[in-house]
Amino acid sequence: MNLKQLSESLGLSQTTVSRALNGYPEVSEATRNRVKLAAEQFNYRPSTRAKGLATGQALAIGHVIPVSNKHEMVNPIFGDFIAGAGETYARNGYEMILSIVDDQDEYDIYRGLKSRNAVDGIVVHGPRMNDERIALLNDIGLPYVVHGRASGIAAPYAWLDVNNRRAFQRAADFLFDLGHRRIALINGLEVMDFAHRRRMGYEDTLRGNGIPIDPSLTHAGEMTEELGFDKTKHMLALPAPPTAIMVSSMIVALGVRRAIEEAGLVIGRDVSVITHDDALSYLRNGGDVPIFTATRSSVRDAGRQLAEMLIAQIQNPLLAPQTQLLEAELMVGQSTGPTPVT
Amino acid sequence: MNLKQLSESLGLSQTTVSRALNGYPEVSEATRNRVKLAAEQFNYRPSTRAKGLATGQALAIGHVIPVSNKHEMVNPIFGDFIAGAGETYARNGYEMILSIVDDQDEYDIYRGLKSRNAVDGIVVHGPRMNDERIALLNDIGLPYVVHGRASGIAAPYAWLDVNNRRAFQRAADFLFDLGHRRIALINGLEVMDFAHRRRMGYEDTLRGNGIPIDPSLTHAGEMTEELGFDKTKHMLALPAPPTAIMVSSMIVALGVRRAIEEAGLVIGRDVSVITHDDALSYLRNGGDVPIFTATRSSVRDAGRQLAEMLIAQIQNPLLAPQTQLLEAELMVGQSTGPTPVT
DNA sequence: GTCGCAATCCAAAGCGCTTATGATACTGTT
DNA sequence: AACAGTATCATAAGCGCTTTGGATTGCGAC
Repeated sequence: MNLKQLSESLGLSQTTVSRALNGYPEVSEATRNRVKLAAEQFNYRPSTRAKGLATGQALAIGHVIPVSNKHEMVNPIFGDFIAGAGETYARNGYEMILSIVDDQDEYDIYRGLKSRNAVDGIVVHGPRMNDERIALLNDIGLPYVVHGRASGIAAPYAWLDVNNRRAFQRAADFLFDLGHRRIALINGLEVMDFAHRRRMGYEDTLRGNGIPIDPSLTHAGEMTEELGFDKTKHMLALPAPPTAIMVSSMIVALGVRRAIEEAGLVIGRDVSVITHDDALSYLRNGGDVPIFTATRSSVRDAGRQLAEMLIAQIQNPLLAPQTQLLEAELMVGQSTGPTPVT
Repeated sequence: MNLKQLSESLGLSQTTVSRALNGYPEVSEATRNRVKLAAEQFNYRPSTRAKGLATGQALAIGHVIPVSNKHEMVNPIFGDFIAGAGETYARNGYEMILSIVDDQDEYDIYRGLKSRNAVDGIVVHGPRMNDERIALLNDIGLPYVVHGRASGIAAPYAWLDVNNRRAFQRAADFLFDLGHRRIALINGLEVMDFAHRRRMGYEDTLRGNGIPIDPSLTHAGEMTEELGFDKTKHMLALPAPPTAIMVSSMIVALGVRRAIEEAGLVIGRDVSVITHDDALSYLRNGGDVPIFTATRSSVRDAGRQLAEMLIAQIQNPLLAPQTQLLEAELMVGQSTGPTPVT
């Protein structure tokens, strides 16, 4: 069923039917109702494609997901983030189109989306330090919002980020106050901006308290369970092992726990652990009493809010780039305790 | 840059340019090259929307992701599956459009996608037993492939599934051969078809060996780490605890491990564990020697193959519904061993 | 020369929608 | 009775592409 057929079946012109359905005032309420009823009955929905052609809008938003070709790694955050954003899109009549892209082809994809008029705006995932994508996107002239930030980029751009630096600073403070001095860090790849900021926060606290940064206690890598296990195992075997470990994600923290327990130690007593918790739906950090002490910030909420920012941007292109900084809460769980006495 | 502008700048008609770019034979190679060069230079790409309107194709495939509104749970598999499918789409010039949907609204979404002509086909995620969606989709007349199957549906339909029953049967056999007799099962929600089949496999082996099904040893729930922990903790406290546990996913298995270790037991010695492993990129099951003995089947591969099936279906609508059954490999790791002697 | 036939290219219609511009009928005013 | 003003609906152009049905040219064959 298309507009033409619908209008014919009603004995009205396409114009009138279109206007009736889109809420224009030059149609009497009586006919509007008649039209709406018929549309319902015939299950008529305007073709997005035709509508888009006519209006110049795509009514779609692109998510470009970089998949590092080295490790074929998909960020586990992704599902929940998308779920949050998708909610907002659905409510606002936008579609979400997804491109899984080798990180090298990203620029091409952006240009393609723009020149094919496939989307009204895009969400940039996984920003790295000095990320060149931002300049490129400014060049292309497609509205976008970055999930995260890119240190080293001077130009203003729209972003939504967790205050990673502050979160890790607070976490380190918390450990310091418990008496810990040998605090380790198992971070995400530090070309990623969020990981870089977390390290900054970590270093802020250590430096602020006169603790030198010990390279044998700071590690970074793709955030897998394995990473947590390997690095922790290695560090626990050091002559002076850490008494506390800060970890960049729950998944990694699970590996950390495995290594600690395999070493016959007790988490929260022999070794304290704080992790960042993205509040993923399938990895809840316990119930009332969190298993892990964690800096917590829901990535699903982030998705919701970011989508709203982007839609606002699209609907009002003159808007200056919006930014939003979310604070993580520090949730005290069972994985932290005072420094063990030796 | 659009077709009109491009053709004007070349001094050719839109027809010729279109034909040159789309590989039609009624264009000389000389002009074709000239056109291609210019298109490259001006970074011209045909508007998907206009192309779709003209051809009646959408060049897009829809993924409808049901999010159970109760738990707001996103299946962790999802990211990797999508990544696999996305690869195939990209190679074939299709776009992927994603709808995150409250499971109740699913039918509406399908009808919408169809009547708005938004997609050429769809992928059905998370089939349940007797899933009504299949009948609905047959009704609607939109090509689709189901990721998984739906027990109880008589009508033929296209699907790609792992042989879950056989996988769990083999896993149970393996445990049985190691001497285990009290074998527990921590399954996904058994309205989900895959979970139902896994239980069948589990029961096949037990029944086949004259072991009665003990309800206190079989559990099901949303597949979170917590589920594994809670159920395992509970079962280990039974008068006759299980000597082996079969688990439906790596995430759950991590919780199982936590409970086992918290009880002061050693995995693989005191309690054996076999899990299903979807080969998620961020949850690799160890390196050469898997941590967990597991039934393994890459969900990313499944995505790739399923996408290919769907595209074939779209390009040849007369094709009978294809089906594909993937076998999981049984990988022996460190989490299983002979029954402990008491 | 004329014709047939390839080889090239083009004009224009049409995909399903929106929207600028017009047309018509109905009010109430004077 | 004539008119402006308003409410209601229609005609037709246009969005960027594909594709049908020609049109034009060049060339060898008769």
